Amino acid sequence: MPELPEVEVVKRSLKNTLIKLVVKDVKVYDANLRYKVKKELFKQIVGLKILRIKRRSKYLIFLFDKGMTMIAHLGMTGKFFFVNKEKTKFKTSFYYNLNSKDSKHDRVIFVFKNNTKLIYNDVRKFGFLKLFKSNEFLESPHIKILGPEPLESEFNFNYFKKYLYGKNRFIKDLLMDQKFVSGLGNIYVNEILFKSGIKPNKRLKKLKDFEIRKILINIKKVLKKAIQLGGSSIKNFSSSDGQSGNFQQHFNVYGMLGEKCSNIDCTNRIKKIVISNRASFFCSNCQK
DNA sequence: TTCTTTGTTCCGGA
DNA sequence: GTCCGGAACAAAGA
Repeated sequence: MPELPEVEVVKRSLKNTLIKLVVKDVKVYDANLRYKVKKELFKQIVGLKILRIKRRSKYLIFLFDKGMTMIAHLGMTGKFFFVNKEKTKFKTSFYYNLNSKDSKHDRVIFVFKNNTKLIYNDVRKFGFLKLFKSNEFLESPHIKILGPEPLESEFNFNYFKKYLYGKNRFIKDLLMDQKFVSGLGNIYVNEILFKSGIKPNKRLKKLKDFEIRKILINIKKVLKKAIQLGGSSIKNFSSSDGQSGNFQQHFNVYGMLGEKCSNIDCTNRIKKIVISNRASFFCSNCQK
């Protein structure tokens, strides 16, 4: 599932290919994404040039001429494909093998003046594309409520400590709360807590300062590593049919119910509990 | 048919 | 009012 690192990787990959391209047409094959994709509205970007592509949390932000802005959220299964002049399809995220079945889920296609294309493909349609004028996107609830970026320096011990005051939630809930820190999802939070040796259902009031520091360090470490890995996997991923460059994702705990704990000196097996309706995997021996 | 998946939002209880 | 967490929702595949 696309969390911050995946979206960052997609952004880097799109940036190089899309900057300066001028939109010739927007084809809406299925308007029923999370929010309705209104064809008339999207016609407004025809003739506009893509100036910049940014990321905020798990959102991709496309900045066009004349202040038009498009926010994209990939939901669970959203992905972008770029089709170049040679009609080779490039995948911009490494989650799924690209095969002929994929085009069934092409929802919106942006055609550019030089006849290259950007395809938004989404199997489960939980993602969305939204258009804004000028800087209105900053005021949209999606962006406005977001807490600091986890890799920025403002997300630090003092911020963390201050935020905890008067709260006693589970640590896992806090880390997934986008108002506290933006961009973390279920998978990475599971991994971060495993690396930090803290159980997901630990109460905030029981967190020691050294544990907060450990969590902070591991958030930054895990995200950076994931971005690096994603980056390197994208480089290999240039085939048009997904035959090469398959990147096998490796998790220490996520989805590892019943497997042996990956810490060498531990013989425990990974458990699964549900917190706030989310699957939480952990080792009861290594995480306290 | 039912269960699972996720991010987000809503709502009721404390 | 605030905090907390369960439930609902979106869609589709197994």
